[in-house]
Amino acid sequence: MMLPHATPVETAAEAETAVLLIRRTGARATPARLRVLRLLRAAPAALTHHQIEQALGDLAIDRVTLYRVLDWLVESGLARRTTDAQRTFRYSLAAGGEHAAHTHFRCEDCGRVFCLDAAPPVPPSLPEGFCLSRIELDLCGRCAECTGERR
Amino acid sequence: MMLPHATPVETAAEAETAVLLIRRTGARATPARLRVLRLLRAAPAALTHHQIEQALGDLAIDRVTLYRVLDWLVESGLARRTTDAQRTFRYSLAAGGEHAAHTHFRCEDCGRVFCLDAAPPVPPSLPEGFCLSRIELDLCGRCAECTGERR
DNA sequence: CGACATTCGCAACTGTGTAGCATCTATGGG
DNA sequence: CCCATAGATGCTACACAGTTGCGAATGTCG
Ligand SMILES: [Mn+2]
Ligand SMILES: [Mn+2]
Ligand SMILES: [Zn+2]
Ligand SMILES: [Zn+2]
Repeated sequence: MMLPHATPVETAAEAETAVLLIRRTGARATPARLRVLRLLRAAPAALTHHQIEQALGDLAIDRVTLYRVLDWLVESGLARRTTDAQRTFRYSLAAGGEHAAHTHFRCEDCGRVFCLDAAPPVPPSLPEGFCLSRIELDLCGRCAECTGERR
Repeated sequence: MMLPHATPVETAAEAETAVLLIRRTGARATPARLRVLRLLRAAPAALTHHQIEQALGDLAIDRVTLYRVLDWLVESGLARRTTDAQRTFRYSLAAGGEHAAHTHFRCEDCGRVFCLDAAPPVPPSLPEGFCLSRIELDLCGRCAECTGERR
């Protein structure tokens, strides 16, 4: 045994976790799933299919396969899918709900999502028989950077 | 002069208003714009391009022309465009802001939009340099009718 | 009436997401 | 370690909302 510890411990552990997370659902830990899961874990905000393709670089995953991996991640509860203002899906880790305790702001210009200090919205009372499945405060505008650049 | 008043006064007045609304923007009051504007005025909720096409019936407006009419309505400030959960655009009258004083609930099943009693959300404080352009509380789920029907 | 910019209608195109199906592979049992 | 096989992958083709280009038609102003 000489240099088996050349790779950062962190990375190895993370990879292991990813494999376990996937296996736990009863599905196969395939390279495509592992790469996408790790990518989402490292992402600072929800990503589009296109952005993920870009991030994967040269060793691209097939377009359709990527869609299916993302679908699977959502169905298995590992990821969340939201619709952005440009009518495209954005994917993010469902995670431990760390981002459930505050609201978010999306820059219409650069597309980035920012965490705010504000608490999430409280559900209003609904008419009899109505059933709420999703509540989200949609805050759009321009971030400081983008406001500075253009105009 | 014999039967010039055969048509309901209301309709004539409305048509007149529509023409004026359009002319006021400096654009032409074409049949396509008038029909769509009147249709939106009569609509109980935001409509999709497809729904508007259907509603226009036999004397259809060209698909692309309809898109352009809708784009123009939005640009001229006469209509609003929102993105629904199925990632399609929905168009509604910008109107006198009657619906600005309360929140809305969208049924994921039938697509209808309901007016709630709850007040609209208050904008949270944003980081320095950030600029808010839109704030919307997104409430999705199932309406009473749809909850009853399917399970 | 014209003149003429605006608007329309058609055809072709883009971008995002799906479906079918043959091929490949991760994984558990021998 | 190898094999069988359910389950994933990668094509190709397709669906659908929305956009672009351009020649023809028309609303508006004089
Ligand atoms: Mn957050
Ligand atoms: Mn309302
Ligand atoms: Zn920005
Ligand atoms: Zn409903």
